[in-house]
Amino acid sequence: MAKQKKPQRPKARRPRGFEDRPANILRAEWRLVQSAYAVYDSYGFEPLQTPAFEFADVLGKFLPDEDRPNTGVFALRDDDEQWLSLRYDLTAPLARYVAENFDALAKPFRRYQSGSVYRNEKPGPGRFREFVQCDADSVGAASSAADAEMIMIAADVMKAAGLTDGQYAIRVNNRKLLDGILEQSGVPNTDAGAEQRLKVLRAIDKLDRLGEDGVEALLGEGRKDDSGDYTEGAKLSASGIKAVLGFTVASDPDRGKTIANLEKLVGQSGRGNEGCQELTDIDALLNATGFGPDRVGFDTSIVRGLGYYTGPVFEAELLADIKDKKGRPVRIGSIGGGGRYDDLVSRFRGQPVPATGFSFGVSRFLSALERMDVMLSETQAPVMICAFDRNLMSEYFKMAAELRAHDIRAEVFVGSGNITKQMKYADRRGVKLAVLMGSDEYDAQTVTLKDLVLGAEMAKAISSNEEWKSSRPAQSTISRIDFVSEIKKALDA
RNA sequence: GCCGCCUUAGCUCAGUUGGUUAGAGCGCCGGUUUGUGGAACCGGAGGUCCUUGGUUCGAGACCAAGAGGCGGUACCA
Repeated sequence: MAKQKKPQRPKARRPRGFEDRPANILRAEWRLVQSAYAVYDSYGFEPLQTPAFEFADVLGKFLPDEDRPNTGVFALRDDDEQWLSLRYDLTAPLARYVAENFDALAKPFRRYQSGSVYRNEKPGPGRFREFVQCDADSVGAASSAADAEMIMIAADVMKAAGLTDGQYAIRVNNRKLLDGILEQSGVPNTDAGAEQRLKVLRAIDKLDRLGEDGVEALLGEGRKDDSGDYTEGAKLSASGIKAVLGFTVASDPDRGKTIANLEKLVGQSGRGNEGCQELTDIDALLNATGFGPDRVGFDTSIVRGLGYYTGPVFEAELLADIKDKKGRPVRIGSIGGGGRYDDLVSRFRGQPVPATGFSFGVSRFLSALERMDVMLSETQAPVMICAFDRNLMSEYFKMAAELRAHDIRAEVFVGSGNITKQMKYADRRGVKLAVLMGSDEYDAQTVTLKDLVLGAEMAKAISSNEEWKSSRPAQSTISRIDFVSEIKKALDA
């Protein structure tokens, strides 16, 4: 007899960095996004949705090619040989949209958007290759008022998510300040110094993880980490390193004092003074609208790793209730941020188009909220109408429709199996109320209502199966006519 | 990309010096119970021991390469 070959079945599996998100996660995410939308809406922003794919050259200056086909972005060739890429954020597509529809849009154009973005990078804990971002941006406004507004929005989104003041902080800095400091340390504020400036930014971005010593090494010659990997440094002079490190600790809980400190540090640098002036303007608007230092602070140690920011930058950080040794709230970490990016839209057009925005990662924000035990209300499982007697299916569907008409989730059991199976199903679904109507009840125009939550509670006192079966805990008979109001009563109880 | 650790049932894991038919707990399915969830008891299904090659009379175990997973680090326009 020939060897029986096993059928070649595909293995049910999922690429790494791409997540399935079940009901409880999705519902929480929807609520979070809806809360953010409500804030964006209240400030007068309008929704926009753009596609997942864009032309590769629209997304950035790096074209996927034979040498570097897929670094960072997912890309494929369309049937006309043009490169398409999945968007890696929502900002670049916005820049494209504004540039494409420039003349038709009233400026400043202010929109909000959320959706999946894709990064072809190594995933890690809390890092995925597909994740949902939720953004608001303002395009065409050069004034610091637009930046101040984005900062207020960020703070209000924190509040709308259920956080109380003190559980979060928006930390604001300005790229122009660092440009000024570096200028004075011999790093020219031109393209020639761009690479060095980026290295400095990335070094500062690692302050909380590597500490001052590690960052000092990265600002200078370079640093070898524990696994033996070497990272080349920014090669600043000793005085440059000192100036940069001094800058990162120049902030004070008082915003006004921070500005005073910074004015001394930037000295004669024109760029630096511009930065100070912008912070002063932002401070004035925050003060006028009551955004105190408990919600928004100036913090020179945050820079954001991205290269495209040109002015004010900020991060939204969650603070756990636990205090550290110095009595300050412990940082859980950055869950979002934003800033001014004046060159992103002008890339497509000859003229300058200033822009500023705010963005947060939905799932990262959500898991941070969970760690902080911010209660996210749960959706009630549906009322379960058991298919006791298959001849009564139309009556069951009628009852379910009556409940739905009163905004009560209801489900008729459409699977197979006897009542035992149906009760097990209801139990597993977390159903609170089960409706039982067999021919006995139907003839009497009554309904048997069972409270499964209460029943489970009562079951703890019952050990023998006979007693369990005969007692039929937490069950009541109600009239068919009062069915909806009785269920409403039972659900509210 | 670089460094380290790991891979046996759906999950968590055991598996002796290399020796017959690879086990446990939990979970799942069925029954006791087709008008009732839990508990209890009884029964059942479920395995390419990650893959390929090598050593050996004999490999889940030893060796090599590869794949996948996890963690660190770098990159992230």
